Amino acid sequence: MNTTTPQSEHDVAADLIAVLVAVTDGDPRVLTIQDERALPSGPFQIAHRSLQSGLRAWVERQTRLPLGYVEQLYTFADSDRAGVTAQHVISISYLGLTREQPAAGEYVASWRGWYDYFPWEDHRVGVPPQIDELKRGLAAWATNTEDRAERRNRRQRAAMLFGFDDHEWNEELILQRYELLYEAGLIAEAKRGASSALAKASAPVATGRSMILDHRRILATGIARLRAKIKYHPVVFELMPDTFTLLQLQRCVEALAGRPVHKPNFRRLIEQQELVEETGELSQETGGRPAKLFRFRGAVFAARAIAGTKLPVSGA
Amino acid sequence: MNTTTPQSEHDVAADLIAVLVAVTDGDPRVLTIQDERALPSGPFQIAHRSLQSGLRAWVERQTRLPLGYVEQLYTFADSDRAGVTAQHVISISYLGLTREQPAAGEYVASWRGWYDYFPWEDHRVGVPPQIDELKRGLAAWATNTEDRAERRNRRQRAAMLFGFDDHEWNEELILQRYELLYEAGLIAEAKRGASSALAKASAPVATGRSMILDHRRILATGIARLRAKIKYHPVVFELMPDTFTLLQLQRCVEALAGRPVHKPNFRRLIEQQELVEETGELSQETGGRPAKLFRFRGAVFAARAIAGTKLPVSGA
DNA sequence: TCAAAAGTGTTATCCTTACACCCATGT
DNA sequence: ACATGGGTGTAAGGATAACACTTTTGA
Repeated sequence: MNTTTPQSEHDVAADLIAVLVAVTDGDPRVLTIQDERALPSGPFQIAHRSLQSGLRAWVERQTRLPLGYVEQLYTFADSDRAGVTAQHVISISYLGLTREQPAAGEYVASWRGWYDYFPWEDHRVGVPPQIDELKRGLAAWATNTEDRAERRNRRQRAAMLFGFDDHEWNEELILQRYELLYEAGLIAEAKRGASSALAKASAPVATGRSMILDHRRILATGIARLRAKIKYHPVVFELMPDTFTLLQLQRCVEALAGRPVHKPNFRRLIEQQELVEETGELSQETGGRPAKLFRFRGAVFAARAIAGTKLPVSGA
Repeated sequence: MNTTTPQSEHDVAADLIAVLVAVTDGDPRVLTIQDERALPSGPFQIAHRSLQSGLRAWVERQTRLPLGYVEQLYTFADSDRAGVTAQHVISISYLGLTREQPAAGEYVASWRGWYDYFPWEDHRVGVPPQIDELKRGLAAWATNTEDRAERRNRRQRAAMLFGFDDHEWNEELILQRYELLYEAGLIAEAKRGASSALAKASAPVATGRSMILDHRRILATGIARLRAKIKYHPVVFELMPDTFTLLQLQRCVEALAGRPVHKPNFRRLIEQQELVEETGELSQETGGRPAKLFRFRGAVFAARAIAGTKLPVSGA
């Protein structure tokens, strides 16, 4: 983080924060630093032509990762950020897609599965067990107010967001869920003000690994954006190797969306949109009938990038 | 704009830029300054708790407008911005919805219809005549390259974005259209580097009123965001008076989307979602059968804000 | 009577989702 | 044989778009 002092009334320091995502062996991973409790960040240098190129240059120099798709997430400038000493820093956050690599260079960073930070978000094999504990916590929080209307409101929000009482699970609402848990005091980061020392240690397992400042919130923002994006924009391919089977592609989508996908429909949708083409080769792996290998048709991308793409949502 | 000088290597000045939108008499309008060639902007003050509140405070103090829905658009920091003297300024742009008012206070600002800046975007009463001129300009540009593949690519992009050759018109692609016109040199702003003096005067009518720097681009970003948003989020009501007829509501949506809407389906969709309730009164205006007056049900909003809303798209 | 807008009912179409089933390979 | 994954066909359901038509007012 940048620690220089603002010199004039209007001048501030500008930081870039990156949510760098890769999918390895069907698991979504994010690049972290500092004991896997922080997102990589660095000062914005005047030399750069633009913010985007600034981020690119910085990431590629530090990590030597081939950065594919990049998209701006959000700009924060808070004293309401958790840091106590909070300088006046503007943080511009970015989402970047790449492929996992040892992260060479002088940079000390490591990949970590993103569901370690949001264990309640992985619905690929059904509703995860952590939901139960959160349900109890949220119920307690909902009761913990005098106002009758407020109680109803809290229960209602919790039900909609977490899929209680026959509400559908909507994977795109990850940020709203995180904020509800934060509001309910179930997230370690929310307790920093009160008991900063204890927070990390005493956090229950169900609420996931914590991060510094509001980094977990930024991560949630990135995941939400990505989960929304894959439904109408073919960015998944940025996370895939050059050739792949359709099941590998499906597993990648499932990893990101955190929910199962209907196989036959998924295949039809992909092929019908002409986003991929057969390489002619077969893959012998994964005990079963050999699968055709496909490659992404970059050519269509240019055109389709404008129009948009669809991926099937629901599954078994 | 902020003109202070950066003092340290990492420090920059931060500006807020606002796209303030209102809909009056069925026409979408945007607040402008400087001979209606600039969006209102101002320095970000350290005193503010957050960017959002900074923008709110600043807008309400300067213009005395009741600012409703506010959403961050994008953060720029370019030397590639058109300004030659370009200091290192970070510009954080916002979209804000309000109702048109004289804009009191010491601020000199005026409302202007946004289709003055994008005449080709108004398809409410069919394809606007300006499209013809743009079509010729784009065709000329497409031919103006040696590379055969590039020629095809240019024609293809122009057709997709502007609805040539049986392509559907997609109103959300306003930013992409603007950028294509910019790339083709058909936009006054694009000529600033070459012949800065002539640009404004010589611009053909079809390409709309120009703005300073990249303000027209920012405006396009705001419109695009709003056009996308109204389809799944009930923000239209921020632009409506307290009570309104369903046709007024429809006209408002049409103004924003720049395309006609199917009346019967629109009504059903609105009522079925329980977003509005009858006031019991009738409106006698607009020569015809009196229309029921409705009011927005703020109560549902809270819940629905999470889930999302749909508005019908196409029309006659 | 006609124009203009408010409304209602119904049908056609398409897209999404789901179900059922067969194929090819390794153990 | 059977488990695992690959792959195809088709039907049910719901949402969207379109069409046709009635109602109520003012000029």
